[in-house]
Amino acid sequence: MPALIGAPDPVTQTDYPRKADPTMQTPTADKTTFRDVMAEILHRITEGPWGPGTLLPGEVELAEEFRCSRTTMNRALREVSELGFLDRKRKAGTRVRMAPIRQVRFEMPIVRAEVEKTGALYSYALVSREILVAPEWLRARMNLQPGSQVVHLVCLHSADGAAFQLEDRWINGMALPQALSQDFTEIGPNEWLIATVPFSEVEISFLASAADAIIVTHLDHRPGEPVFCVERATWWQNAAITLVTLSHRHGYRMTTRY
Amino acid sequence: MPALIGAPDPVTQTDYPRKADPTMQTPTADKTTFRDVMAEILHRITEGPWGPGTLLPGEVELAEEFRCSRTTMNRALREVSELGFLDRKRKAGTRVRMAPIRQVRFEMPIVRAEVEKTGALYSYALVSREILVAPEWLRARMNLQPGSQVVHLVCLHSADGAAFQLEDRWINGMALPQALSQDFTEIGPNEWLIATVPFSEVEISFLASAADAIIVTHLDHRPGEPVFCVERATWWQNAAITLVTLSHRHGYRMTTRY
DNA sequence: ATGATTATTATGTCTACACATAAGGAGTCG
DNA sequence: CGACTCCTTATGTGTAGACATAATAATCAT
Repeated sequence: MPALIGAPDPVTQTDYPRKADPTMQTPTADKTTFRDVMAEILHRITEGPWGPGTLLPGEVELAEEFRCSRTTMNRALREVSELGFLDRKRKAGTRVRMAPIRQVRFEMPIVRAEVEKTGALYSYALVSREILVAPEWLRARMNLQPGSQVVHLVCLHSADGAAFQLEDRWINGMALPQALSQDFTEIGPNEWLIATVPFSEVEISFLASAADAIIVTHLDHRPGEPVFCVERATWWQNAAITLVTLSHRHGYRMTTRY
Repeated sequence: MPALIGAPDPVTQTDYPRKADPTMQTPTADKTTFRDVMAEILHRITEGPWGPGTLLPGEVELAEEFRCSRTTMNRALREVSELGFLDRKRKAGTRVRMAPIRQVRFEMPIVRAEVEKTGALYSYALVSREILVAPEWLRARMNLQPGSQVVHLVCLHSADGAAFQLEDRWINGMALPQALSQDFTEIGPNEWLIATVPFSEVEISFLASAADAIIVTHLDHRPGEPVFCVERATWWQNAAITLVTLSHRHGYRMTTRY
């Protein structure tokens, strides 16, 4: 077994190496909980001997070294792997990824929550509502039958009275007949949909687009100015439910840290 | 609880609403693997009796119903919870989230891999390289000492000869002295950094910005046109490593589906 | 009534063991 | 030499049982 930095000799261990108190880091290798094990593994990857490409010892061996069960070690390795640092294959073993960050996770905030988190007062307004036969591009995008009725809504979400996000939404009237008779003056379509219909599949895109007339009008942009947009389409049992484009106010950025 | 459209009246449910399995033999609940259990739980949430806000039975009870161990049920519930559908608290129990989708996961693609995935030929070019004292805004952004030397690079990533992504990168020369003497003509700074230095913390932002002179020159944009940008800052042991802005070609969108 | 203490309970996690499964590698055969 | 089999091995996952912990609910004291 190779010498391992950061893992002092476990000989001094008691039978049940519990983490004693929050303030002290144990001088011995008490890595009992899978969280502790995870931390140590991450440590070894980011600052220790396990550089990119390293093949780790097997679960049993690691479990012995950390004095935990293989189950616990498995859990720890699995979670670190889900964080994107490790690559695991049966037989082949566990290997440190060459490019550690593969996936980014972030919260898809509900507008209301996002606004209120900043301490601002959230307000909602329906800009326009119309029922019409789905135009060609929409039929293609949502895979609708010819002649399908759809609801087209434009809504404005504001923070302390200042425009924050413009919502341009299409709802499939064939899949959700109730939407045709719903006026969205009080409750926003997002919250209504969440409470009304489940979904099984979602596609989300982020993109930059140029401010068009309606965005200029409502979001205080100049024509052609860049707008950060989120486009989201949802399905339920292979039937399209809704397609929405959320255009954000100038300067908005979506950030995540980890 | 509000009436839920698309959620059939639970009264009509049998005791064990199994989804009919092609090879199904037992009429009772054989959900042995945690994946099967997950699938059934998701099914009940999205299309079954467990609408938003529902309080689920306890783990033991569910384990009995599904005829699996509590360990397996726990795993299934935990994973569904991690998908963002359930909210779990000790003593309080497991509850279906009101707003099911809270988190979005994205693959953060390495440029080379992203380009090559489309079948195009990837190529890299160094546009400019300079070593200078960090300007004020950068010092503030990366929390650098006054007078810190930094490397400023501009690189172009292309697909089949057409500009795909422009990389504008700053590297902290104090934390990475090797960067000062590295010429990045052959190997891109991203791949070099990945192979050279680990990191402990990352901040990623997505935003839309207007094409400036350098983007116009290299990315075939018109001045002021919207550009989709990813900004990423990384630290290692509280020292800033690098700050990079990746500007994408016109029409680029970052998409995920699940 | 109200604040503090204790009991209860559902989830969180550890252990030890067993079997399943995928995939690398050795050996075999044409 | 190449294609095929079979064996080995590391991870994947299931079970039962135990204790830990957080948070609610009930009880008690003021």
